[in-house]
Amino acid sequence: MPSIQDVAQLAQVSTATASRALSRPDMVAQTTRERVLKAARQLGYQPNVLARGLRQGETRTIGVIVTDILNPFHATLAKGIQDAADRHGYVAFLFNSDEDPAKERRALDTLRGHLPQGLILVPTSGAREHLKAMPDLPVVELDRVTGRPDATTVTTDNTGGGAAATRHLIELGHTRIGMIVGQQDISTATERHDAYRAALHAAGLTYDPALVLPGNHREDDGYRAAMHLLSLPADHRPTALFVGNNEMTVGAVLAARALSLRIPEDLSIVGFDDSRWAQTMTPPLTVVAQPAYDLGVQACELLLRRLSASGNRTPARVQLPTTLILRHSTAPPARPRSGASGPDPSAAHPPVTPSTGPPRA
Amino acid sequence: MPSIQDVAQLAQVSTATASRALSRPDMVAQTTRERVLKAARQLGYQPNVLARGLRQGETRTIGVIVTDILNPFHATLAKGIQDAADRHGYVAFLFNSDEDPAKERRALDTLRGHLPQGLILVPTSGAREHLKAMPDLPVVELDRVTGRPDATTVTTDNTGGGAAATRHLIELGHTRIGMIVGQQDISTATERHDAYRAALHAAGLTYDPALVLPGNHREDDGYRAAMHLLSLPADHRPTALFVGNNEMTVGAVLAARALSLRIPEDLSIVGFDDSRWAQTMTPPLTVVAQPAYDLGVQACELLLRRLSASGNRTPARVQLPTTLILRHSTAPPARPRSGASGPDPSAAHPPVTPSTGPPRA
DNA sequence: CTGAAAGCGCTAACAC
DNA sequence: GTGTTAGCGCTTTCAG
Repeated sequence: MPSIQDVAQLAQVSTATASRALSRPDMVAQTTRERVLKAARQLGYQPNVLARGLRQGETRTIGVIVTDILNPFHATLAKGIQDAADRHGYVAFLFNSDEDPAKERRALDTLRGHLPQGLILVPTSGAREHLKAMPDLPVVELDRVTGRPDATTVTTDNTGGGAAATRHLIELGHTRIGMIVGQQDISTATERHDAYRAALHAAGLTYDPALVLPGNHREDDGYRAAMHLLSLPADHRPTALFVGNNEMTVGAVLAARALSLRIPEDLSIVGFDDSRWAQTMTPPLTVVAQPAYDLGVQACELLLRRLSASGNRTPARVQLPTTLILRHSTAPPARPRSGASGPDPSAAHPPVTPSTGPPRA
Repeated sequence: MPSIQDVAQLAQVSTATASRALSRPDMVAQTTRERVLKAARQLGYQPNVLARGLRQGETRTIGVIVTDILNPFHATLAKGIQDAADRHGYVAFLFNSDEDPAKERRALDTLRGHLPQGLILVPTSGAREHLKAMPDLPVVELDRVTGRPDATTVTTDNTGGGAAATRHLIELGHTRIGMIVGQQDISTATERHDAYRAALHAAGLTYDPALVLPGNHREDDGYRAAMHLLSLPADHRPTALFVGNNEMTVGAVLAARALSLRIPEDLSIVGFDDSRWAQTMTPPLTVVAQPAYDLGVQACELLLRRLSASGNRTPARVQLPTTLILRHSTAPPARPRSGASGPDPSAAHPPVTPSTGPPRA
């Protein structure tokens, strides 16, 4: 790799001038500037960011930790962040915590050694503790929230989304609405759960803890929880399910299939977070959609604004709206006549908004 | 951030000793070592990798460029790489080219400034040219291949996979088998295409260029191509489709649905690359599966082996097998009686291997 | 076994 | 406008 020395030598100037020509073009005479740029091009010069970062204390680098890069929601967050960072000349280092606080801890330590100028974090339950060790690092909490008092956060309206999903099911006539909910030490899970409970109460329905099962955000957690709920005796079994994240929703659908329950005739399902899978499964799934890409972009923009000295007074909390997208996985409950759970011909499709046209771009 | 100076001072030693105590424990007396380690722990010392990398010329960093992080196949490659790198104490910097040679070029330049010790690249068509500019960087080409003579590559057996898929359709009795194929400047696309053609010839069927349409690996390319092929007059329309990658397969399935063609009664489909979507769609999709995670791991292991001086003579090309997974998207063609494409009761499910049990772990 | 000192590539004072 | 020089944090000779 050619160094700036090589460039300077070829251009017959000092390294200082070469450096200025490349980074502060207006501090150098037109002709020398051109000579330096030509030399740089000729050598394929690429500044060594290690040296530059070491010297300036500015790496133009941000760290990103998501909990599961294989989850399309997180992959989309990451893409939004990287695209935004790129537009501003920053590079984003992406790490995975796999929902594991210990891995998150290690990722943070590794990251720290690379002197990122800021961090965008989808926190695990351990994050609050971990972040104490790095009090000077500007952090944006994304999607979930640690509860640190002065945190900068970019989230979605989980409360509104949870309420909309639950109300939708209530309006269809469901009274036994089960919920599969994420870990209760994760903010999104509790918010969605609380909204569900509040919506039930508001409608005069009782909240039945037996119909609420936790899972650790993975597909098989959803599968197991749904299996349990759907195996309850017919007069206890929920006629509708609100599932607290996208991966668990897949599991819940597969469980319903394994039990030969038809969706929506025998069971209505509303998922959280939209995805191609939700759009194209049979039947297309009613979901609470989140603007994942935009969440990533906003988190990055917000972080970079905070990094620039000028933007000292930037908003501390951004919240993006959710949208309930009605498709075909919800319907009024089958009227239980004999107490058996057979199909009920009176079950009808709910009104739907358009949703499964030609593929997205 | 505390520096090694701070540690040295607290431990009452020189920075040299502190450095040795941390990186070469056996070069330092037991007691001093303990003193240094304690000081380091106490201060939360984290080595500055910029300074270290600058000094040693070794960053313990590798670059990774995939073409589409939102594609689960690529996300899985990336995860395999990162997990493997992590096990060896390396960190992987992940970039996206979005199938765009210009973006790939920029990613390479950015990466180069970070002095990665090696690169794992899913190349675009521009890669061969781009890599000329960095002849000293050890590169592993992953999934696809640039065709550079001495390249180190980790790929799957596209030829075997393409042949198996095509033969499967032929054995079911299909004679008009369409193919939606990737860009012909991408090695995986040409290999799969060649295998398809060879399998047709081997079975005495003629290769009909009108039944082969290219796409740029995205869902909507598959949609458009399938729309075109499936809108051909009934006696020209293919009764089966072999689709050359996972995203385009989604598009093809949606096109079939849009045209109200039943799968597999009216149309058999075999996709390339397995995914949760393929497993859980209706009907479950017959696919040529690739070991994506393992591809990533192998690429990383291979690269790191090449980096260690000892492993000078490591294999240059690794190829992993593909597996044809029979599910329910293929069946014998409907016997064309009146020339109309109505359903044929003689269409039957093919024998299948187990495929859609409870969710994966 | 430990310390002093040089130097990785770069930029920012500070001179001229 | 340009050159000289120091120093970012670290590791590694080279002495002792």
